[in-house]
Amino acid sequence: MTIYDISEKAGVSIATVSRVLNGSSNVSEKTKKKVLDVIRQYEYTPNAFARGLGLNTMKTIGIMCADSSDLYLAKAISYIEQLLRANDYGSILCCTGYELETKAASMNLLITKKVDGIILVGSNFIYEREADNQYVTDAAAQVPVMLLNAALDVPNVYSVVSDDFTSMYEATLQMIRAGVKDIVYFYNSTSYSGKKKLAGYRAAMEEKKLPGGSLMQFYSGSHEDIPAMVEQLKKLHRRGVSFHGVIASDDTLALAALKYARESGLQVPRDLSVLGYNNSMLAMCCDPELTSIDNKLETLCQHLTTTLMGVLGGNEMPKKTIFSGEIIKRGTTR
Amino acid sequence: MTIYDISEKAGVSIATVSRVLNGSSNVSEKTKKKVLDVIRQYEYTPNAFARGLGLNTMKTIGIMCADSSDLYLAKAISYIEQLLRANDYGSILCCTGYELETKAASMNLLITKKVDGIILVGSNFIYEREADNQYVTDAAAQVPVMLLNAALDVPNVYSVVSDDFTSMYEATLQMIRAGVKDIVYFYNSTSYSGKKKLAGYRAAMEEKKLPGGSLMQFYSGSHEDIPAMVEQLKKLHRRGVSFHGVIASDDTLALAALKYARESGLQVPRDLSVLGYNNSMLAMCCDPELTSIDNKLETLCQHLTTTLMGVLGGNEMPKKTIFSGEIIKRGTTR
DNA sequence: GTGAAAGCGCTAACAG
DNA sequence: CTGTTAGCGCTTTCAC
Repeated sequence: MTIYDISEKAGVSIATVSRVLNGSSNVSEKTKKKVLDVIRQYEYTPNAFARGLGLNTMKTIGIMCADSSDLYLAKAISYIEQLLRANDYGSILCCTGYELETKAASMNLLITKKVDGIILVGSNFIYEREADNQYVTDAAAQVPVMLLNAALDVPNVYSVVSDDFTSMYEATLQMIRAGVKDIVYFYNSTSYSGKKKLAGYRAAMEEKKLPGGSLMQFYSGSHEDIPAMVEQLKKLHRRGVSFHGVIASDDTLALAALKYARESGLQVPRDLSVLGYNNSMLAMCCDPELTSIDNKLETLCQHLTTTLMGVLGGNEMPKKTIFSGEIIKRGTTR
Repeated sequence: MTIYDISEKAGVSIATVSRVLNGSSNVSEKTKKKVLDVIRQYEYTPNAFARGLGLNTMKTIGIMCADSSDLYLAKAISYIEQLLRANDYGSILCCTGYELETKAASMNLLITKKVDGIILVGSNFIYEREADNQYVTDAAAQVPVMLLNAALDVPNVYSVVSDDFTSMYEATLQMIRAGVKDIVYFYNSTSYSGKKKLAGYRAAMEEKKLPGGSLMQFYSGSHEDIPAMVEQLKKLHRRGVSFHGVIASDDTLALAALKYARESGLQVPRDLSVLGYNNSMLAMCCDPELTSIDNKLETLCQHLTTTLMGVLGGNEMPKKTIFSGEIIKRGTTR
């Protein structure tokens, strides 16, 4: 069933059918109804490929994320996909893994598929070295690129971020003020937002003239391997480093700290204070429940989508938007 | 840059360019190289829409899931997307929510977008009432439909499931044999696999002549609201129902049971045995670690993808495949 | 081996 | 208001 069939059965030209299909105004009510009736009768839907060829768009956005099974990224994808669909855009998903090479390859793939825009979900897409971000700049030469939780100042790239520096700074300060000594910073990412968080922690520690050094613990294992995270804290303890607080760069690491405490017979928060990040569902599944930083993911996603729609609509849009986070106090901190 | 430009610069016809692009055999090495050189020089990539129009496919699969931020579904999506991409297929994601109406709408949307196949991730897409599955049957009239963790016996629908009945049956039996009295079944889904699991529990209980009744606890709240789940167990206890075991239909519910135990001063597994389902990352994040049933998600996804590729390749493929689960013993059961 | 030409199904400019 | 027609960029017969 093509537009020709419909036009024939309705006794009009294909142009008219096309007009009613696209809601063009210049069609009389009568012919419109006639055409619509035929369309409904035969359950006709226009061929998306032909349409795409003519309009040079199929109204789809490419969504890239390192790993869609990561709790936080998955949530973001879920929000974004729904928002896009509400705006009549489809989503092509690409789980890229964490290597630069595969990220760049996925990017090219999406451009090949002629998406209207690309959303990079998660801060791990932006690297420290300028050259490593070239793939983003290149892509932005073709289609608008949106960054969630990362920023890059090049043309046609739009960034929506949470103010991770300030959140972490405030949280660290708060823990210091509560009298917690020797606060470990436990992190697993040196991405854009990873660096911001670390910087927030360091700024607070330095402000209070507290030593950093071995208190900054970088975990490089699998994002899901909690026992390995626990082991790293145990090893730290065995090395003679004493600590009474753990500020983690995400909830999973914080959960590991909690588990470390339990296995070591430490009371939380009496002997060990623990702070998470993301305020994910994980924060509620432990006991005591996890104090965590809410970085307003839904708000970020909403803003990101709105901005993208604006850009696609040819409007001038803000290149970078920053939202504040919020510390959600629960049972793992004093 | 179009195929015409390339053909011109290479001094051949567009047909020849098309041939080398599609790896057709009937091209001399010499012209092939000549064309390839020009293509590389200008970084030409064929227009996907035009290609789609000509071939009537853009090599994309629609992936539907109720909620891509669900831990289990997210994992499945991640596996599937990567497997599809390895097979040169792209993925259009659709988070449908849990209502029949929105599921059917998403299905139509995907068909409109002319995907080559549709994968329904999660058992919640198949309903008890025959009529409620009509949307699947309808879709299958257009493109092959793959079911992950659900089954439906209609043409062009292929099912890949874990043997949830047996897994749950064995696990329940095992707990009974361990001497645990009054085992609650804590579940939140009456979907295809939800029913299988429940049936497994009931079969084991009946076999041992144990009462069911109020021990079967259906939780109908949000999938992420652990406090609400805990509250339901507390309420059950307050109602005077005593229980010493909880078999949960997923790890989140099991975690809630664990939390209930802690808040009630119960020792696990001494006073309360807990069994989860899915063997997700959640199983490792608590203390003691959760005994859980591994339903071999990765294997299921692999098989599902292979089957889909086979179907798309025009081969005869098994309509339904069943894999066995495995009980992963950890610290929450004796 | 290679080229010419007929679609694929739709949109949009143009003419009436 | 409606119809005619020229593309959009590619694949694929069918000749040569």
